[in-house]
Amino acid sequence: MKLPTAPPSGQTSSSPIAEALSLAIHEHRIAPGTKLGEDELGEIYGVSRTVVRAALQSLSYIGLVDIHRNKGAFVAEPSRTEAREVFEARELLEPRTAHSAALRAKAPDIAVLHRHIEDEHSALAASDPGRALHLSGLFHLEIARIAGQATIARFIETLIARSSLIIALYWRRESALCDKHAHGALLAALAKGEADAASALMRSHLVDLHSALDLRPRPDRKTSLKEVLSR
Amino acid sequence: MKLPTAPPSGQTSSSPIAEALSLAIHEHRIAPGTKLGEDELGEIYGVSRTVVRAALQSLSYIGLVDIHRNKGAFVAEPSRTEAREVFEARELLEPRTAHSAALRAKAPDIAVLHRHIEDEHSALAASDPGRALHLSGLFHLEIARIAGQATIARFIETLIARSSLIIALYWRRESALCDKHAHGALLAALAKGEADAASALMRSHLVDLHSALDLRPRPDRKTSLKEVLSR
DNA sequence: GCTTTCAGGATCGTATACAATAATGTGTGC
DNA sequence: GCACACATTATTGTATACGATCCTGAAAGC
Repeated sequence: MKLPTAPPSGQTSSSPIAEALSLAIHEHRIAPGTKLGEDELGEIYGVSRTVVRAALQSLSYIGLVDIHRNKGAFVAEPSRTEAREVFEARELLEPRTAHSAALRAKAPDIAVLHRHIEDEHSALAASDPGRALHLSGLFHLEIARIAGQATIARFIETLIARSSLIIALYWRRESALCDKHAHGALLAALAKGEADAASALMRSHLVDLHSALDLRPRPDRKTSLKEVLSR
Repeated sequence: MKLPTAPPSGQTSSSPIAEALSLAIHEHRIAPGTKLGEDELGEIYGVSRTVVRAALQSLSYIGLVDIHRNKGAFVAEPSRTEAREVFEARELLEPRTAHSAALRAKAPDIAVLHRHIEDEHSALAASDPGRALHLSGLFHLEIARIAGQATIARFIETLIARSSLIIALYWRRESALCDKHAHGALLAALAKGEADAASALMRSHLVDLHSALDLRPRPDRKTSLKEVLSR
């Protein structure tokens, strides 16, 4: 496992280690289900297990990590049901934040969002889709911040985090490309203060994302194995 | 400081200590701003600081506790701005959960809710308003659970927790009594499967609660202190 | 040959010990 | 008598040590 030492990121987190792990997960450099051993991480970051444990605990509250007693910490693997819930929650919350953000956004806010989009494009150009995905999430989070609802913004932060895992697990390769223009159109509406348009654009953007996932229920692994072998 | 040893509560939390502290805060037996020293709590519960720290960390993620580096953990004191945000978020989320709950509630669900109301009344009769408030929160949380949206239910759990602190800080004594009938009417709508009615009742119930708070902006403590002392 | 059992190792859970930081109280100089 | 600097103390932050639990693999029994 290869991890960055401590990349500076504009994220709100407690410890530098939680920060680094969070970024690595967001950028799909650590796959869902990966075991995150305490000794191993302590070795990598040069700290004791105490601080590693605290970091893992914090990530488990966000939903990025699942901790099983006496088993250890693993990068979370959201089920299809959870995936649906996460996107339903986003479809409930984010149009509202987009609406508020359109009413409250000042010039510097728009500039920040603009920079996010630019970074996202350059990451794509550099064929770094993981980083592009992370930046895409930051775009959504920034809108929630601009909306001035810190409480809801924290909720959205956790939803975006889990969305990253969900995309890693359930993204349909055959589905259309990520619709680069969605964020651009959203930004335009925000810049013009068109709250209703921003809200509608956000909703349809999320619905698009949601429908690009393969969330069809699957039979249990056991059952399907039995079926295969009985032929 | 007098705390229960480990009361069994139907709450979702990690450690028994977080559980006990959470209950004590919900029942207004520990006031906002109270310092929660690690040694002190370890002494009370007969465990080392390690586990106390973990519990305090978990409470800080719910927003019940604020941790300041090198200062320690304190029962959170939500600002008026945060209070407004919390209730706005509840007014956004909970009518939706009431709607879903009305469509999905089975007989046992209704029974559980009914018991909650009974317990709440008996707590009031026993002049234990703290416990009544806690049970009132549990009523709301149970509805979110019935709605079958685990993700949103967790959000609501944190919102209810902070609501308890907000009520401790900003409740207007002169305001009308807690409107005992609100939960009863809500339960009736849920039992009959009247989703729209349940949603509307929930919304108005939350608006009532919100308006029973005194959230008028106040001058800083410092300023007022200075004013008082200069006379 | 297959299953079962037990031992070894590895990892987590908790307690304790040490280091670092902040708060408080005391003493001195003016 | 007041203000400032310093020492002392209390509390948190981090590391380490020990005990408990679970997983893995080999050997014995069927």
